[in-house]
Amino acid sequence: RSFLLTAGPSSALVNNVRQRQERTVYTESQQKVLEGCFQEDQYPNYDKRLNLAETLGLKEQQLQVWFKNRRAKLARVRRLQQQPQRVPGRRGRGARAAPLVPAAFAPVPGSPEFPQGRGSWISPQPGPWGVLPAAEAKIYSLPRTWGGPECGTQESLKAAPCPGPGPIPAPIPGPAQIPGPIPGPAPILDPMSGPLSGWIPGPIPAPISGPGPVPDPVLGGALMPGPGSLPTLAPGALWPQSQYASNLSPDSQLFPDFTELLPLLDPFEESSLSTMTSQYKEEDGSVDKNHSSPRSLLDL
DNA sequence: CAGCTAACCTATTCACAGT
DNA sequence: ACTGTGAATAGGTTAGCTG
Repeated sequence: RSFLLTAGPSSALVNNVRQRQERTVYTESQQKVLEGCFQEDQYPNYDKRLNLAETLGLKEQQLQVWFKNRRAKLARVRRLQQQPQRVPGRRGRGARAAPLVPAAFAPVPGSPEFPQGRGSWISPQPGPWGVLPAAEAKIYSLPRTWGGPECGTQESLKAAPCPGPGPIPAPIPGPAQIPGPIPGPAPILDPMSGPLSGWIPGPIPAPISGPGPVPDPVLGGALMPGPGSLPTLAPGALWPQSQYASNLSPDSQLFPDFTELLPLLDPFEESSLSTMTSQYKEEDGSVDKNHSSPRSLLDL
C-alpha cells in the first residue's frame, strides 16, 4: 500500500521509502495509566498528551494515536451495542463536540472541560492529568493566552502535587437536576481492562515481567499515585466525581442515544450553550474571538 | 488462525489569516 | 465574502503480536 511511501512524519525515511514505525507494545502499567487518563478525558489536548508522553516515556504522537484508537474502540463497542452517540454525517473537528459521553452528563458549557474550540477542552485538575507536570514549551506550542478563569488550568497544573488528584469535590449540580428519567448506563465490560467502572489509576501494579520493549518510567515515577490516593468508583456510584463532570463512570460512557435527551437541554440553549465559545487556541495560544456567537448543541 | 490494537491513510470540519 | 492553510478528529485499513 501507498503508506509505505507516504507515511507520516513519525515513520523513518529509509532509502527514500517511509518505513512503518515499529509496533510498540505498551506495558501493562502504561496501559492502565492511559486508560485512567482516557476515563478522565477522551480528548486530551496537546499539553496533556505531551505531559503524559514524557511521563510514560512515549512519544506524543503515540499517545495521539492511542487516544484515537481508544475512542474508535469505544465507538465500535457502542455500535455493537446499537448505541449511536453522535449526529451522523459529522466528522472531523466538529464531530468531537458530540461527545462520547451522555449528553446529560456531558461537560457543562462554560465548565473547564467543555470543548473550548480549536480542538481542545480543558480538563479538570483532579485525576491523572492533574498529577502530570506542566509541559515544556515546544516550537508549535506557544505560550497560551487563557481566556479566563475557567481556562486557568496551566497554573494549577504546574502546582498540582504529583501523586493523586487530591480530594474530589462533590458532583456538580446538573445531571441530578435535569428533570425526567435518565436511562442508566449499560453495564458493558471493557474487554481490555475489565469492568470499566472502576478504573481510575490507583496503585500501579508491579512491573510486569516479560518482554516489554519499552522501559517503564511510570513505575516509581511521579505519576504514580499513592495507594488508595485515587478512589475507585464503585459501579453505580454517583458520578461524575471530578470537579467538572468528566470523571465519568466508564459505564456511563456507554450511554443510549443521547439525542433523546436534547429537549431536556433546551433551557440551556440560549444561556449556557451560548458560552460554547473558544477562548483558547491550543496551538498558538491566541484567543479565539470568533466563537462568541451561540451555537446549538446539534451544531456541535 | 482469530482477535486485538498500534500505526497509518484519507476525508471532513473548523479556525484563522490573507486578499 | 472568499480562499488557502493548518490542525483535530473520525472512519477505515494494514500489519504485528498473542492466545
